[in-house]
Amino acid sequence: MAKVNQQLIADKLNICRTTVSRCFSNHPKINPETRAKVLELAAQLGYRYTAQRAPRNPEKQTAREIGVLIGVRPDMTELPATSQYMLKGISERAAAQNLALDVRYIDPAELDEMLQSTSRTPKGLRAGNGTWKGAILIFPFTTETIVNLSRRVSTVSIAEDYSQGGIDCIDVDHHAGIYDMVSHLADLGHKRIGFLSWRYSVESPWMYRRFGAYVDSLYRLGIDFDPELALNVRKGEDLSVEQLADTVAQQIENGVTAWVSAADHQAYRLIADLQKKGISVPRDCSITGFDGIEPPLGMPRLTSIKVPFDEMGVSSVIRLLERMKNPAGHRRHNLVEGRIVIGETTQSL
Amino acid sequence: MAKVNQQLIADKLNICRTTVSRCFSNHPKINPETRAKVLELAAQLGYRYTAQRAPRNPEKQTAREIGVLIGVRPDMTELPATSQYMLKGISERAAAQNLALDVRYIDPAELDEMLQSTSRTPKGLRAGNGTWKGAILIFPFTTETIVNLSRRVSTVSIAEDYSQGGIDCIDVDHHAGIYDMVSHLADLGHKRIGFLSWRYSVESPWMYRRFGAYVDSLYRLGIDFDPELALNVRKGEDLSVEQLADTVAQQIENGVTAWVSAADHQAYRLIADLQKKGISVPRDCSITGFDGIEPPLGMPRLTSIKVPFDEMGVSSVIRLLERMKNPAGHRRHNLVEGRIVIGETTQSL
DNA sequence: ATAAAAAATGCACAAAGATGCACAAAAAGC
DNA sequence: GCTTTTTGTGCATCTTTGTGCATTTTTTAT
Repeated sequence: MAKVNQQLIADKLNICRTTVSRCFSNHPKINPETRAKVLELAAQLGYRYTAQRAPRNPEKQTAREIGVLIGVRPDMTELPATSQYMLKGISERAAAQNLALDVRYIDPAELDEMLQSTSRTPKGLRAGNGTWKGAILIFPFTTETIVNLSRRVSTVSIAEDYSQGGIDCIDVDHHAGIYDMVSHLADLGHKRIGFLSWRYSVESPWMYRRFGAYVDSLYRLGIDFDPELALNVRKGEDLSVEQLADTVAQQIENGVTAWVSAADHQAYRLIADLQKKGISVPRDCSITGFDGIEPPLGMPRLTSIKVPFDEMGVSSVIRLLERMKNPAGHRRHNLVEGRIVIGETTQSL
Repeated sequence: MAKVNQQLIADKLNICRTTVSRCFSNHPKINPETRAKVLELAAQLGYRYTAQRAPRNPEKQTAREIGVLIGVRPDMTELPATSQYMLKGISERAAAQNLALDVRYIDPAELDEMLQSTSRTPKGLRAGNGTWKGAILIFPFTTETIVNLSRRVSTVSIAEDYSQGGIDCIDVDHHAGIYDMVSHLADLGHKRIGFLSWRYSVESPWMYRRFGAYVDSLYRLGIDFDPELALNVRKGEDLSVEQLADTVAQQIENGVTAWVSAADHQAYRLIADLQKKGISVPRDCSITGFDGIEPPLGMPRLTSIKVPFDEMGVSSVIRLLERMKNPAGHRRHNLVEGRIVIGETTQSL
């Protein structure tokens, strides 16, 4: 078999090897489609790109700039506080690596429009000196946007798992966190432990990841998994927030003593709803959350997993730089473990 | 037997001794693949490199050194081939970062003993110039070993998830891989899809991870999960390999048309066992694996996930350096996505 | 519609990577 | 001490990759 190098890729695609080289070295003037083709073939052939080290003209080293895109829909009145923590980590690492940042709060729909344009660098995304060398995404965008953007520049997402988009993702370690929650409950003597989530208009991969981890944890701890205790996970099952509380209350009657909620805000709402029905947490049942947000006024602190957003920010920059070095490499999921916070919503049986 | 020196290694690999020398002396212009081969063979032959005392250029900074510990029990007759791919990635990145490597094949029990010693740096682990600045672990060690080692130096593990040990782990993305397998089967029209694994004397977190991902994938694709179709996952369930094949055959009778196996070697064995019972794959049922190993002689290639060991090696060095910079940071799980390989063991219903 | 600007790609050459040869320096043996 | 063995390094050679500049194609402006 022929040696896998740029020449081979060029021959197979009937283009000049120079073009192939430029696809890897983040040259600004490469057709996104060509780039996509080259990177895909490279991945297939198992070509491993290693950048040549010393740059030809050391003084020409212009400051590299990366874009940080924070998706904010116009109807959102207040910005989620989490983005601040991520930005802190991002800017800390960017400074250390001598990277300039271009932070933009942007409506996902607007970004999508910009990227529809066939030209390589949409005006709106053009930075002062030139083009971005990479992009970090915070909060959800559409898969289409992701694909269009990642063909142009190396892209990394924080906290959103674009399973279809094929980009690197920095996320909290859902699996480890849920395992901590389930084994905390098991340690407290709970045997009938349910899982619940809300339904959102868009698919939420994190919910499935957490659910999968819940099942895994039960089996690992030797507790049987009862599909009846997984609420709002099955496709087509679409309980409203109120129905969810009803079902939970009913299952508590049936002997369920603990619930793993897919997210803190869902859990706080549930606790309030159960309280209205005369069910007290943690007296009548224990509840755990995930995310570690501050409790709403007057609510007890949830037993939860605190997500280290700043470390995730740091990791996103590290990963982005690696992605830029090797654009055709395998996709990554870099997971940061959250810390368990024992609150007032779980108690021993 | 001939004396173990660089010449011997060079002869065995059919390369110039100079090249071998450069592999050890941290020369920057050495092909990572060559270096990996040399380091691996050297470790196997028991060649211990000791840098010549007075370096020619005294101003030349001494490289930091990290240890690569490959766990090999004495009863293992042949070394798993995968370690070489990991070493390739490790050496590539180590060279770029000016890190020297000390590769050792070691019996986990022996390492455990060394680490029992109260002194900070066990003699056996002392490198030529000084102590390791970090360690990369390949293949399983005991949790105790991990804890002892990670107290001394920053430690990263490849492919083994020490949930209790608290160290960073580089692994294949079990979740993404299993989702690829399940949705591949779903695309082919399969609705009754089982999951199976072998039981090992030690807990295998990867098996649970893959199982959790299987359940998650079913739910995400709108297929009901039937606990009866998860073989050898429940605690206490301990089917032998033969019993497993029996149960599978029986479930195929009951209308199961596809099986997700937790690992390739298990799947190949299953296919052989089923054949003896007159059940043909993929005619009577489809089977998928995980790992992407080469099919045993005369077997059809499995539909599987090919694990990119070299990229995992690269990632391990990156992570180790970050860990060294920030020993107190949150624990990470860095997952590299494998590539789906469509083989001859799955077909449309 | 037409000119101007920008993007995309190829060509030729320069620079870095990879490795062998010859020789020098260090270590080991006596 | 001297000789033999082992290891490190400069130099030469071939391979692979990056970049300036020219040319062609596409987009934008008038």
